[in-house]
Amino acid sequence: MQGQEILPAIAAHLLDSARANGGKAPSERHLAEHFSVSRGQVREALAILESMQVIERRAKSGIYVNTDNSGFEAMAFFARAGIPLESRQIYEAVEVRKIHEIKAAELAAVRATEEDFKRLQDVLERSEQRIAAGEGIDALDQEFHLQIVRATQNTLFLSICTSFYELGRQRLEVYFRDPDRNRKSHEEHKQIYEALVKRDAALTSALMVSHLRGVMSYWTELLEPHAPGS
Amino acid sequence: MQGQEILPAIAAHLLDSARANGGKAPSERHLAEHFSVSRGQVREALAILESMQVIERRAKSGIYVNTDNSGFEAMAFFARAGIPLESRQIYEAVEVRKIHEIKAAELAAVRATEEDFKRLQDVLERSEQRIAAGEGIDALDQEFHLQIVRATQNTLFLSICTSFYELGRQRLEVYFRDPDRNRKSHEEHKQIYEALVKRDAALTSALMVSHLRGVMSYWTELLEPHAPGS
DNA sequence: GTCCTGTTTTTGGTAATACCAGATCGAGTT
DNA sequence: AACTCGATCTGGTATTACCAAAAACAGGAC
Repeated sequence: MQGQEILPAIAAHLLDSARANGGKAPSERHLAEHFSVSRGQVREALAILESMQVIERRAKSGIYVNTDNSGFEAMAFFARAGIPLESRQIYEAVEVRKIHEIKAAELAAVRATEEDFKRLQDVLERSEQRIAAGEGIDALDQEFHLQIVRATQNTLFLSICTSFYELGRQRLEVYFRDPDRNRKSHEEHKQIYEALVKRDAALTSALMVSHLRGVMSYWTELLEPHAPGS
Repeated sequence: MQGQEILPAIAAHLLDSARANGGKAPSERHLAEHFSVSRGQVREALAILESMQVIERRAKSGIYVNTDNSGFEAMAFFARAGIPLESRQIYEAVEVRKIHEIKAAELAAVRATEEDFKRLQDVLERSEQRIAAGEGIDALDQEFHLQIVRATQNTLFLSICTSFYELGRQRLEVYFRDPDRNRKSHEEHKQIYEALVKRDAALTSALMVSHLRGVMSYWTELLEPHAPGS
């Protein structure tokens, strides 16, 4: 029926079961019956989850779920699968993302190609159209930031940052229901773009810092504080 | 015989085969026979590799290897498995690692706890002993940097950085065969530690920058240039 | 009741086999 | 050279079976 679609379902089920059962998950055979798939399918899913350190399979004993799971691979997977993260994890992710974006802006100012500028300009134009039509720019906001990272010409950097973007899909949609936020965000994007074109790394970086301050506070305000520092 | 140990072997085999065969890998049945394991075992390994985007499994067609593989998960896995990376990947990884380390030093200066200081001091003491004994501090060098990241109190940050450290295991051992490098590195570590204790974020960060400049140039000098910028 | 002991059940690890249906490829035809 | 059609290959899935160690249980000794 569905291909790898059982993975998220199994992952969610494991987390729930483990929470209610002290870290211990149902056996492979139970999972297979529960989801009406073969044991082989379950084992494939478990192998992936184990490779992400979400679970630990102890031979002849059982499946144990890593409750204090803060690995990057796991976080990226949860984000993709729509599995909710703990507030501490979100807080940490926001902090790391911020670090990346600021440095990316700085590097992009030096390395961006003409194609990169074109892509960014395209995003800005489409944003303008959506705002004029009274729609939210949530997807375009992400794309703008993504294209900046891409402009660093570092594909590994891009890969890492992409994982972080999936984290905020749902909430971003809510955030950009507010027309004022759309306009403000778009204006700041335009400023960043102009600094980028001028290849002023320091200015681009500074603008990104203040831009993120606004966006990120929306996230962290929803959470209990977790960072010891400022 | 071996548990998940076939994964690295299969991964390496797939890469070799694909290189010699234009991206196409052997079939599951062939792989199973080649490694003398069941098809189920092969499929578990393939599921993991697919989740890392190292390969793509096309139903009823075959297994295709992502040659231009620059995903973070894949890179981390290759590093762990001892599979050599392309120079471009190493270059990118070094750059990203540098970004992380510098920011980590800055954050650690603000957030480090007494336990963090203790751990760092312990690493420094053990380094001193090894140097006095005329041994290389390769493992301790990594541990020092890792403990700084840990001192940011951001476990996600730590998770990401840990993946990068695995990247340099082998070469680091060679690097620290030179007694002068050992001494120089250790001296710089001590300075960083002192700045950290003073909670001087700017100084710590600056010291880390110059410390990394030396270490990192060793890496990048071995590679063809790949970064468009400085 | 508590502790020890031996048996039964459960569990992950592994293998072997079979079937499906689309893709892939090649021989034969036009 | 282009097309057609059937044999083959391939990944996807399910079923069954066996192993050995861990875990759970039952029963007896103190």
